[in-house]
Amino acid sequence: MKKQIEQLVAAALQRLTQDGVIPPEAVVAPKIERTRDSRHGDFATNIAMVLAKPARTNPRELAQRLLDALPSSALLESCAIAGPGFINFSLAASAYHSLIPAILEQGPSYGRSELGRGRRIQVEFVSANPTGPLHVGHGRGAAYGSVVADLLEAIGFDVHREYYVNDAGRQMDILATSVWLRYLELCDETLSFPANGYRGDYVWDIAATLHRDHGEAYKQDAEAVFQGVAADEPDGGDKEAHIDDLILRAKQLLGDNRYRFVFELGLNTILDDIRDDLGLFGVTYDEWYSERSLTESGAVNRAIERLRNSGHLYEKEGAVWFRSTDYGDEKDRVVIRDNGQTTYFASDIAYHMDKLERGFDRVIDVWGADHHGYVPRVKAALQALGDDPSKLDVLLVQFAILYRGGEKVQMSTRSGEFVTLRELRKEVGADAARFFYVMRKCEQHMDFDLDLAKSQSNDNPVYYVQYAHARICSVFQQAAEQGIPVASDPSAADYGLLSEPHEQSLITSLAKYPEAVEAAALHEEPHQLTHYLRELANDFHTYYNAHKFLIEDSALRNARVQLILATRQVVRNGLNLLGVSAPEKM
RNA sequence: GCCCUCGUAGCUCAGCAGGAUAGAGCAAUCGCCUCCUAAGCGAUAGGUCACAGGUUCGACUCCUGUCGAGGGCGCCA
Repeated sequence: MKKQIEQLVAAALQRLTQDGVIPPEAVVAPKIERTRDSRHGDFATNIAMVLAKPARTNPRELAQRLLDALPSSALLESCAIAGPGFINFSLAASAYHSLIPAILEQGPSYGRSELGRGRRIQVEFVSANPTGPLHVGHGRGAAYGSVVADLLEAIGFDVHREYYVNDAGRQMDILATSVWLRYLELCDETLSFPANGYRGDYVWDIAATLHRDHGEAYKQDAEAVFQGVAADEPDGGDKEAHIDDLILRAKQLLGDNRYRFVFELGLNTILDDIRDDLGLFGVTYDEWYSERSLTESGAVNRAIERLRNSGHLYEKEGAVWFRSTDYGDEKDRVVIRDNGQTTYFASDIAYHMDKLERGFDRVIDVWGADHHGYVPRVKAALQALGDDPSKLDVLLVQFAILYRGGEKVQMSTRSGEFVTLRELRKEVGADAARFFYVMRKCEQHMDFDLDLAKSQSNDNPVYYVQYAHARICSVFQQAAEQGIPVASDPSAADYGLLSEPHEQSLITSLAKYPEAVEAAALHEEPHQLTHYLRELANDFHTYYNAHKFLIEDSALRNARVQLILATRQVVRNGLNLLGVSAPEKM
């Protein structure tokens, strides 16, 4: 509908340009907006105020000339000039009436569009290190990323969902060593667990698997393991040096193959857990992209060579640095350490280079807000590689703070005392968790009220929307039980009978759905969809309370029944995009 | 110290990316079930949009500064 009005106004603008009223260079695409107040009609444009100055006239006069030049259309009931120079459009009733059968005919595809057709977007999200189970912080990124991906797909983009697996690097070595030390303890060795090791119960579980399946094949004397290792923090030493030495000892004592085995066991166990966890949360990927594969395929070296050949690298203090300050970063960054190992950043350069080489038109990274300092250096790298950094959009997701009983839930990764996504799912359910996560703008710090998410009451916005769906289903249940005939042909009903204000505002809300989906997708703002759904549900609940649908008058009944069927379809489509179920009964 | 995000009703948040009289939900008060699910609906009350400047026909929205909250500033990942 909006599109059609845009075309009408554009045609009027073209005529005025030809007539010399508006200088051609001043013409911009007219912006048509929904009015906030229904007294201003359905749509409005501020184009006359925007163009008044270049046209050397006043806004209201220009608005009048635009109206005179506007092609006639069956869509419009009336047009009027208002306020400082707005042009308000009121739609003809028939424009809305044809919407109901259109929605029912399109079904699940109502609201989808072809806007992004032919363009490929990659969305990378979560990508948590596989060193432990996902916690509630990752949950927000998971819900947000998956809904953004679904939204972009809904408006026609070819979307590729990806999880970057950090299966290389020091953190993974710390995990492997932690598992091995716990395993030694299961072999009745006595040792003091490193301050910087991973302490969660899941580490014990992996160690127990190793012990159960392989007995003492990986056992070493604990005293020998700790021989010559730098002191740990509690003993007045450096915890980093301590754990690094332990990793070294693990590699020496176990040898390459056995160390590798422990490493892989830890990695695969946790990755399986993450995959399973996300799956139950309604999050799936097209690809799990291994960091290690970047080294193995030579992509890391290739990226470094490209930077070196284009003169963006230099050596200092035994390390190789990337001059990211040339592209606005605060300081230069190391890509190869003095020990010859490439840094995580080097992998990330290669990964983003690879993303663009794979031919995506746009690449979206969803990161935790704590990584925001990382954005300039990645963009700098793309620019230095001669790629277009504007193809990369980094969306930062703020942390969620959990509240239970009005109290902040304390979390600490170190001690292993954090709330996992799995626990959250079990406590509040996947539907409520997803809805709550995307209810807020992603850059907004979020207070996640566990009690509210759990509560089966009118306070809970998830149930509010789902209840609208269940209520409609219930009406049809009633109709069947009472033997009330329900017409099955949407095009046969007389929608002119839907003259109640409640009906008109409900139909208007249904018409807004495609606009809500498009806006939410283009701005990567799922919360726009949750707000829309809440409003739609409100319109329905109000209507439900004011009027009965299963009435004697069969003509009016049929029209109303089609209207709430269309409403059910839109609620279902919207919830589906959010990855939230649409229950038939509650 | 430098950088990023945020600051709107008692609380949690929107505000259609510069537009018309700043809106919801919760909490508060008052109403509505012999009637398709009351997990619902209606009404009342609640605001110096943190503060101060600036940009223009117009600013909650853009710019600068101040104050406040959170986060980031490793040859960690």
